Amino acid sequence: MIMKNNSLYQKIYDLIEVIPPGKVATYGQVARYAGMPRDARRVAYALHVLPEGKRIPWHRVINREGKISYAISRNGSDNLQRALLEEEGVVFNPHDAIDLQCYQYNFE
DNA sequence: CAATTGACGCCCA
DNA sequence: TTGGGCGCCAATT
Repeated sequence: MIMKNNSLYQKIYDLIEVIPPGKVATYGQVARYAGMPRDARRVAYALHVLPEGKRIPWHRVINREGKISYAISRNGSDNLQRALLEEEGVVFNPHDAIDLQCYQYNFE
């Protein structure tokens, strides 16, 4: 059984796991608290290769614009992300963005 | 081994 | 106030 040492990503998963419903965090923010500032792309990749067994609130991670990061490789799961957020009470602006001032979670 | 990619973010014109 | 361009760096080609 392949057990790759993804301790770096484990920290990312751990942080995302504590984001409460109705709150969100940005990729850069998670990266910063994971000990890898300026490396938001690692957070993105960590979610890209996220094992399905790991049930973490991945949908509560968005980009700095307060929007969903759309990507072709996601094959429509980005649409699901928006639905999940709206289900938690997150409201999207006419510009398809949310107000980070209100919804951004502070890890402390 | 070198080049490209990417669920991103910041800087500057 | 916006938009275009560059940097970050593991993983993939």
